[in-house]
Amino acid sequence: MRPYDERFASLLGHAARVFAQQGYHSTTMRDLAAASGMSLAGMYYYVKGKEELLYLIQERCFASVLEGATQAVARSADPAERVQAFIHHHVAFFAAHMAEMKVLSHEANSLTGDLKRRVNAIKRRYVDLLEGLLQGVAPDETPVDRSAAAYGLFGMMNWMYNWYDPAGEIHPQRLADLIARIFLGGFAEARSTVHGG
Amino acid sequence: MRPYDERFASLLGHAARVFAQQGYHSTTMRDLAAASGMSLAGMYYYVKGKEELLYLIQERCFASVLEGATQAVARSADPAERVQAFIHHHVAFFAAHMAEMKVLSHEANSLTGDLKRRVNAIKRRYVDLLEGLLQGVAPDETPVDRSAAAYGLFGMMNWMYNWYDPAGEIHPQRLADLIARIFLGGFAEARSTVHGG
DNA sequence: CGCATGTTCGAACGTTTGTTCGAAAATGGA
DNA sequence: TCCATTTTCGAACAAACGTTCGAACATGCG
Repeated sequence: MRPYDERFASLLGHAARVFAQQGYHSTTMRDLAAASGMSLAGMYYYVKGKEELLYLIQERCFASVLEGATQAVARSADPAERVQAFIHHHVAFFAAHMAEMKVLSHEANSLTGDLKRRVNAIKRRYVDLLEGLLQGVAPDETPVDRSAAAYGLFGMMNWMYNWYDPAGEIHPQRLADLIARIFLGGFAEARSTVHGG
Repeated sequence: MRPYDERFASLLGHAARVFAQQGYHSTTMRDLAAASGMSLAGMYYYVKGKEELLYLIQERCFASVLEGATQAVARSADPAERVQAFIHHHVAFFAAHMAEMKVLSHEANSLTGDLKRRVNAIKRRYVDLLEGLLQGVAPDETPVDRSAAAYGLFGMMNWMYNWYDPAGEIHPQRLADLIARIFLGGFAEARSTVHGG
């Protein structure tokens, strides 16, 4: 069953690349067949249809990010360090899996029905994780502002797919440092200064 | 010629709303006909085709944002205040024109050929405007980091379409204040403190 | 080899898509 | 009223879409 798994993973990988480049809705099953080196009908042996392909890409990617972030965050007890670890992990993962993360960010509403609901369930856990961390660095902030700040941070990070070039001169770690500096410096600094002084 | 202009504007408005809700590629000309109260063929009297509809929405919206930002920024000479004015204008405009701005942000690559090139030309002017402002608040930063910071700020602001509810409890001005505080506090504060002290 | 199981694919189906066309309807000035 | 112009639309078209089906091919065990 090894060749099966390899071809399945290869199909998902090629599909993620094409979805990222052309967008989900304007990608045809024939495009995916050409990119993966399979025939049109052959893909249906591995997958129920086009939407399941998108679901599998999003679900696997999201579950992987969530697990990685949970581990990265657990390595520290300091609130600011935990947020920084979250940012570093997210940016590094994004840079290392650009296609999948772009599909996750940009095609967030391309799934329908139960598949969409299942991905959204993971998303909620991921958002909750960050909001919990923000409670640590800005406990005096109102929940509404903390939530808005969390979305702002996600925006800074997820917007990557619109401009970031992994082969360019900005190393992922440097970008993560910059984002963490902007966010922690601007959102939490005033409070931690007060608390620390 | 008044009724013509009104119906044309109405068509663009309804199209922007449907594009924002369903996405450009999964919106059919029949959807737009139903939403605008026109017949399928009737729309082609006003517009060359589906892609021109998207182009007109993006071009008009982008030109309007650019002009508004230019004016808003011109009201101050202080670098930090100019960045703050840019942020406030962008967020307020976004909240006031959610449908068009979502179409602008989310369908940035749905145009092709010359139409895409024309919208990208305006985008470049808009990005250049912000990067110029950032040079004022962080002149010692490397151009690469300043550029990345600009994209980060755009990410914070444009991500709005994924979560912001104009009818919710966060007033646009409050969101703009929060974003400006995060960005200016984190990106420029260290430098301006050094320079000021 | 013979045969069952796993895997691939050409061809086709029914539907939906953006767009076109010619005619009908409305409009407004003389 | 008549006529020319502007505006609307039903009907249809060709192309492209996701999906299905049955047959072909490969594989490996007895």
